[in-house]
Amino acid sequence: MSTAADRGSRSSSYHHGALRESLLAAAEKLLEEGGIPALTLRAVARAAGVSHAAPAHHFGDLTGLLSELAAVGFIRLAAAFEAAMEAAGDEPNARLTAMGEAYVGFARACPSLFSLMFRSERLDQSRPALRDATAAAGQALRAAIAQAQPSEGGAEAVQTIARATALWSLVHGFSVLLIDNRLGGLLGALPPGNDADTLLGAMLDAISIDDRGGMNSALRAE
Amino acid sequence: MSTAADRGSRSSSYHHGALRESLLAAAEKLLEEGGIPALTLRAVARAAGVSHAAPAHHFGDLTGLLSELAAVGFIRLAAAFEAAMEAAGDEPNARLTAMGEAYVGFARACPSLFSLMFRSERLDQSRPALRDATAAAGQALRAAIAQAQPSEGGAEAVQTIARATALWSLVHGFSVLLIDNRLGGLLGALPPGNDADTLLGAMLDAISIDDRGGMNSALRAE
DNA sequence: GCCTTATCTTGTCAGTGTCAAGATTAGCTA
DNA sequence: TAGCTAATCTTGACACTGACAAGATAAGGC
Repeated sequence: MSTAADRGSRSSSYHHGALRESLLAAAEKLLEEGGIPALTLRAVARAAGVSHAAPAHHFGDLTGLLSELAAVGFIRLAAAFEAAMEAAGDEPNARLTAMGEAYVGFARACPSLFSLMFRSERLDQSRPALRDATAAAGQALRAAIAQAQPSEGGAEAVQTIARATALWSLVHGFSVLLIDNRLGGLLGALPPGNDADTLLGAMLDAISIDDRGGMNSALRAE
Repeated sequence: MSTAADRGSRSSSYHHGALRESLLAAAEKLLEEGGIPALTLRAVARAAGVSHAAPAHHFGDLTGLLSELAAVGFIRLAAAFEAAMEAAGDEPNARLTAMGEAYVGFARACPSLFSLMFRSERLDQSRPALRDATAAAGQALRAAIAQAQPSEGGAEAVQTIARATALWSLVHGFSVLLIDNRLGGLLGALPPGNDADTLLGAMLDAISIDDRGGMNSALRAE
């Protein structure tokens, strides 16, 4: 089971040995440097030092490559969730805040990858790797949300589901708008010393549940 | 100033007369039918019945064409805001709800156009038409939000801006996730008879301001 | 030591964006 | 009305891309 990966980078020239991983790594680098438009099969092949048709053997087509890369992103997002949960302790609101910050933090750390993960016209959702990774991230997300609000045993109430949807929509929308530079006006209107983190913190506080079972007041107008 | 537009569709064959508008209309039709990947300069030219290089004269390049189409989308979104404000009356929360429903309604009515409007790697934000249209829609959005919460004269407080950001993030994230079919799990968990509108209504209720100046309880867990 | 199979290359084709050059015509000026 | 200028549209070309077919190479099992 020894691949060419441990034989160094300059071994027998024909068979690469770990081309699939090299292609994904090259694709991610290109994605970081040039965004989604930089992701072409031929550019990835060039970056990995193989012929232009090599990627097709591992991923079928460009959609396949992008889907596998998006799957890597979802796996990392799920891992970020779990790490945040680990660090947040048991307090429900702390967990909720940690989840939101992990979501937005991931989007800010890898904006192009995050964008790719939701560019569904470029992805094949039926691809097993992507389907599994998406499900894993969704599961981690829902678990974090469920642990931060009381469960009701039977069929979930509308409010419970609405709360989960609101939290996900909030952090997702904020991430998208933020990395797309569409919050410039609002951020510029903030008092000095405040930034996107201030905004996120205030929003997450507002949607959290306080001691009396109601919502916090950070967003209350008074 | 008489163009060929009023001379019928089959006039002198060389000069079209209203090609720019025809190209945009053809592009929108292609977008509706085949999504963003269907938007190629040559396909648009074919649909409009002109040579493959004709669009470049009016839009420069593909990015220019997509940007102009996105600008049309933002203008329509701004118009939808204003129509919703008109119909909502003077009650702040009604206006806020109307704005949110207009936003999500637009995304559901023209999902591909809505997606294009936020695919910034395909757009040229510095193009005047797009810049102006984006600013107009943003202005309408902020106006709707501002009218639904007390103003404080001087520098806006963090909470005020956070509230605006939260509302925009909420409706934008919900729109994106909804038209991307990523809310299937949550929608499927709803009790029978409820759908995406139920969810949106509950979320907008929760973020609205009640009579006592606090937030409503639709999302409160109890 | 051979054979099957996976892996990778080479060659090719249609489709696309973009540019340059030319053809056609509208609108202005005299 | 005739001519000129500029806008509009076409034709042709080139490089790049995704995809496919066919062949070369080597790995691993028998």
